[in-house]
Amino acid sequence: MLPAMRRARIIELLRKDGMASLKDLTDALDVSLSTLRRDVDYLCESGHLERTHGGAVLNVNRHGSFEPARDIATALESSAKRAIGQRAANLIKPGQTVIFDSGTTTAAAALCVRERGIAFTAFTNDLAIATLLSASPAIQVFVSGGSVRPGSTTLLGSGALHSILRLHADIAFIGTHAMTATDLSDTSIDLAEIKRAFLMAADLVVLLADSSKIFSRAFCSFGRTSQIGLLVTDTRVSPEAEADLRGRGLALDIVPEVPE
Amino acid sequence: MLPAMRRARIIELLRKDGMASLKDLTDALDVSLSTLRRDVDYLCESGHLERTHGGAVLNVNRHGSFEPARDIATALESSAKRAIGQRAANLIKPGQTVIFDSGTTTAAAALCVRERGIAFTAFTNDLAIATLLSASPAIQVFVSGGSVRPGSTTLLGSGALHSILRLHADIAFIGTHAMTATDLSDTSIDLAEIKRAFLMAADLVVLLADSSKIFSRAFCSFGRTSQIGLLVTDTRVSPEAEADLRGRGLALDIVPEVPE
DNA sequence: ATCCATCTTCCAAAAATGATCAAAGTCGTG
DNA sequence: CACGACTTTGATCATTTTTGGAAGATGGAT
Repeated sequence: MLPAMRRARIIELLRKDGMASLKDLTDALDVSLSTLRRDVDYLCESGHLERTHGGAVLNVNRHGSFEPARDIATALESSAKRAIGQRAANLIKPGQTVIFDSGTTTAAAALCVRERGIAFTAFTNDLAIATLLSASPAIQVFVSGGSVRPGSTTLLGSGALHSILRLHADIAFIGTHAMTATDLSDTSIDLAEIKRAFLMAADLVVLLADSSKIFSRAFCSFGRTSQIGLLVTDTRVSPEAEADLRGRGLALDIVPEVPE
Repeated sequence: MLPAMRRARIIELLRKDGMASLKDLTDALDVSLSTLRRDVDYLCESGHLERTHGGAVLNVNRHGSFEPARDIATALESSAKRAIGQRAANLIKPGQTVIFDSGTTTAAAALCVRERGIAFTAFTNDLAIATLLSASPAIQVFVSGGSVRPGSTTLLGSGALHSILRLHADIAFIGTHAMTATDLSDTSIDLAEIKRAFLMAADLVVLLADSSKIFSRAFCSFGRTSQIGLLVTDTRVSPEAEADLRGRGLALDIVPEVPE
C-alpha cells in the first residue's frame, strides 16, 4: 500500500469517531507500529491531526489547512464522491433553482452538473463551486455574501445567512460531516447555522454523504434526518445502517462506484 | 502502444482511486518500470499529477474542479500589472480594511498583499481574489453576495450592491476599463453600479490602471477622476497625459516595470 | 514507588529512486 | 532503399527512502 494512501485512510478512520488509538489503526491498516507512528507524526506536522498519548485526534479547526496536503485531498476525492456527484447531477431538471452547500461532495456534484450542460440557476456559499459553475454560460450562479472561513472556500457569517433566508429553491444539495439515524451534525456552529437555513429553503433536500459519514457524530447538530428528502451515498454503507434508515422512512439512493 | 496513449491510460487508471502505485501501473500497462517512471515524471512536470514515494496521485486542480489562478497568472505576465500591484500592496497598513474591486490588476495587488503576510480585513466582489486572499490565515476576507457575471469571476447585481452600500473601508483599490482626464468608465451598467458604490465607501480611493487604459472611453461612466485619491500606473503613460492629470490636482504614482 | 503501556532512538533489511548505458525504434535525407 | 541522427525503451547499479523491529527512556496509572 502506498504511503499517501495509508495516510488518507488514517484521516478517513479518524473522521469516523474523531479519534483513534494507534492500536486501532495498526489493526485496521495492517502495518507495523513504527510505520504508523511515523505517519501520524507526519500528519501531525502537516496539521491534519493532533497527538494524544496512545492515539490521535482529528484537528477540527482546520477543515482545510493553509496549504492542504495535495496527496491527501486527492485521495479523498474518491470514486465514491464522483459517483454520488453524478447521481445528484442527474436529479436537476432544466430551469430549476438549485442550492449547493459548501463541501467536496457537493463540489463533485456541481462539476457533474456543469458537464451535463443544462441551463439552470445555482446558489452556493462556496467560492470553489461558484467558480467552477460560472465557467458554464448556461448556468446562472448566485453567491451568498459573507466572510470566508479561513483556510477553506466556504462563506459564513451573517452576510451569508441573510442572503439565504430570503431564498427559495427547488433542490438543495447538502453535505454533512456526520450523521446518525436521526441527526445531522457538523464541526462548527457557523457551518451549522448556514446548513440549517439551507434545509428550510428548498422543496427537496438531498443529502450527499459518503458512507464514512454515516453513523458518526460531530460537534454541532444542524438538522434531523426527517428533513431529508433523499440520501445519496455509496455501497460501503453497512446493511444495518441501511435497514435502520429505511425503517425510518428515509429514501436512500446507493450508487455503485463507477471507475469513470 | 503510443506514448501519448500510454499516458492517457495512466491518467485513467489514476482516476479510479485518485492514486496508484507504480507497480499497479506496470501490471496494468505492461511496460517496463523505467518507461513508466519516465511517463509519470513527464505527467508530473506537466502538472497532471503529483509523485509520492512508490506511486502517483492525481492532481485535483487539473481535474477541472477550479483554478481561479489562471486569469491572475496571465495578468502577472504583464510586468506593468505586477509592478502596479506591488506598489498598491505597500499602501496597506496592518489592521486596515481594504476593498478590492474585481479585475486582473486588482488581483495582482491582492496577490502581492498576501505575500507581504500582514494582517488586515479585505472585502471583494471577485471570486478569484477572495480565493487567493483566503489562503492567508492573516487576512479576514469578506465577499459581496450577488450573481456571477458569466465568463468571469465578478459578482454583480443587487445582492452585491446592497452589501457594499453598508460598507466603510480605509482604502479601495479600483480597476477601470477606461479613463479620460475627467471621467472613469467601464463596459456595463452593472459593473459601473458596483464601482460607483466602491468609490463612496472608502476614505482613500486608489485607481489601478495600466497606461493602456488612460485617455480612452468605455460605454458607461461610473465616476470622476476628482474622486480618486491616487492613480497608480506604469511608465508608458504619455507625458501630455501625465501633465494634464497632474494639472487637475490628481496624485500620480508612476511605477517602473520591474522585470522578474 | 512500581508497573505497564507508550514513546524515542537507533539499526539493518527491503523497496524505491535517479543516473547511466546499450539496444531497438523512428524520422528525415539523399 | 540505405544511412546517420535522434528518440524511446528496458536493464543495471549505486544511492536514498521507507519499513519493521529492538533497546532503552519516558510517562501515566495504581
